[in-house]
Amino acid sequence: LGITIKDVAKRVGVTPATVSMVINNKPRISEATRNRVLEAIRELDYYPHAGARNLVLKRTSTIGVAASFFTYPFILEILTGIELELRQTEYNMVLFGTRGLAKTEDSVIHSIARERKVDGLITITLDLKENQVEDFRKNNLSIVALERDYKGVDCVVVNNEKGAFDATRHLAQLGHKRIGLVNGLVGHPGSDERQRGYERAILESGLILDKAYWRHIDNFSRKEGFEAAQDLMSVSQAPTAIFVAAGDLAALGVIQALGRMGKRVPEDVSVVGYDDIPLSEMLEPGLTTVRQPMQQIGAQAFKQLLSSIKEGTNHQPFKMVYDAELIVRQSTGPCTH
Amino acid sequence: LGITIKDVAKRVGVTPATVSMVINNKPRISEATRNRVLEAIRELDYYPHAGARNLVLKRTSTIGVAASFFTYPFILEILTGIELELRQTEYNMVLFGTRGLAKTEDSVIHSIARERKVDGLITITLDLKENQVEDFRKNNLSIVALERDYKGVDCVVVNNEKGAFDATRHLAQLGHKRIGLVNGLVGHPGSDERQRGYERAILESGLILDKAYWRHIDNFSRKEGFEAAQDLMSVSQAPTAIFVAAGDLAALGVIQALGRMGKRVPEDVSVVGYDDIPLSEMLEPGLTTVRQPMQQIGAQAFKQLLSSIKEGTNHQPFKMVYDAELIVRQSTGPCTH
DNA sequence: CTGTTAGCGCCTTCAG
DNA sequence: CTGAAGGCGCTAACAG
Repeated sequence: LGITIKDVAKRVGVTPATVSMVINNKPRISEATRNRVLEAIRELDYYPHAGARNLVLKRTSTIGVAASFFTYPFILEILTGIELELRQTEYNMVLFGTRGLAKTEDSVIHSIARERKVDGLITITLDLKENQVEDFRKNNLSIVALERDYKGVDCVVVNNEKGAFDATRHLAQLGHKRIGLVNGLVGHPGSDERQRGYERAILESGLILDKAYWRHIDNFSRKEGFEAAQDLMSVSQAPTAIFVAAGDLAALGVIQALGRMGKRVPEDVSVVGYDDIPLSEMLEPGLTTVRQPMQQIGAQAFKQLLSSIKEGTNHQPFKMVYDAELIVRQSTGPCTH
Repeated sequence: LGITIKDVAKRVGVTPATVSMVINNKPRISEATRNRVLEAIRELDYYPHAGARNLVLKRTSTIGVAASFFTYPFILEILTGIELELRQTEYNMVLFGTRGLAKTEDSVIHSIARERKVDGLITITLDLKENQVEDFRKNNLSIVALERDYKGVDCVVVNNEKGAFDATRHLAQLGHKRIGLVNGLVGHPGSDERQRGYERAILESGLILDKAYWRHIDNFSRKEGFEAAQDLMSVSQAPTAIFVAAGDLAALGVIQALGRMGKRVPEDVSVVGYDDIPLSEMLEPGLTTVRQPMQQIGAQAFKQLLSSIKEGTNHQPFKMVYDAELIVRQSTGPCTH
């Protein structure tokens, strides 16, 4: 029950080593024995034991993908991109969900590094600590960070500053003067970049920065977006447009809150989202948003990880920056006030 | 670079065997040496090499999850349920996406069975062939099928017949006489069950079955739902209600098509979906739909797989049936015709 | 061209 | 209570 290389060897009358060489296409095997081995393999329906092979080869043919949650569409799209590339190789992927808990994240990352269950790791929107990066380096494990730019770590990121700038300028060009912002928490790398893009666009458009129009949310959820919009629209001189830098799901919440308040999109208030998740084009009105090339990011990350695994972890840190692209749909229109 | 059990042993002045016993909490070790070993482990920050351990223990501590696509929300929710349980254990999970291609599905399943990279497999909405099941059995690998009921295979399913019945009867009770059906392809187990539930409700409500009101789609996608609705509403005596048994995403497509045609939901046409994906309650109007307890299904599947792995594959086939539950929201209303 | 030997890192007898 | 020996299934060197 579970046939091994020995069984094959015995059947053909050679040693396991010979069979091994046939399997791995090593040259110095005569056609004759090669064929006999191949035949025996077929007859016995033999498959090499992946684990045993990995042990001696000192690799696992597995990569890890770590993220806080895998249910957010943005993460899923990246996952899809990874999988598309992965499928071309002999690699498998195992998922590590940290559930947003710092503790589990710490222990998860640490045990990944030490138990050597994977050859490399892709992190998505995860805040690595210095010593965690060090853990990986010590163990010669490759790592690629997505949406985060650590010094000395390979990464694939999006130009968030430009994406946010384009979105905000788009609203300004439509004549909006009071442009609200729903963003992630202050201090988070991606959020801060988007904040800068927003501010630059506001200033370059000759408008004034007003914190009263800014809201910060934690989980990029629809619910938070809903609440932020309610809050935002209750200030005197409410905004006529809202840039929801905290993702399309939150933007959906904003739109729903506006609807609940009797405001129409885009006639009364324009809304721009961020990410361009599949849902966004399904909505009515279609959501104007900043597209991140998520599948490409995932695919690129995997390619980079692979080459890092092959070439070892002592290479120049690799950094790939993708441009975010403004996709104009029906949720934005000229200012009517 | 990569410290092993030997390093620990050497440091303490014992043999690897002793260290191994400490790690695995075997009894016959004196407190004194146990503590010294434990301390050395901490000092050296030693972690057992998962692969090596698995090799000798003849297990992988990994389960596989196979599905055609992981981007469909329904599948994701199940995945979340699995992960919730998995996290309590030492198991990891690796994903196998078959992309809906019969060929890749075949080879993927076969190699999973033979390379023994996993201790067991959960399949989601996958059509296993007789010989594939046999492959697993031969290798003593556990398997749990979700949304499919194979003889001799553990499974977790939903009572689709009842779910579809409830949904259809709900529409009939609202006074609808012409109730359209958008379902999966004929011959697929789940779709056929839903078809039966629909037909039974129609007949028990004193209505008549009319194939002109049925459409069948392949991928449960929004796009297909959109097209099906356009098609369905163009027949003479168009339906006043549509039961979209082919999932909530397709139901969204139906609603959008209706909107494009100037029909209002639920005033002109009522719509019921299937699954209750997270999106469904976010929509306006909220989607009336048949909820499948997806996370529970996933969690239950994992528990069952675990016990099957422990107890061996020679047990009475386990079968768990969950009830689907009708969730009434705002997309259904009384017939006004 | 093929067999022999050794070892990947760990665990489980079996002695002592 | 602990050390020694053997082996999980495979591959890489070195002989022959």
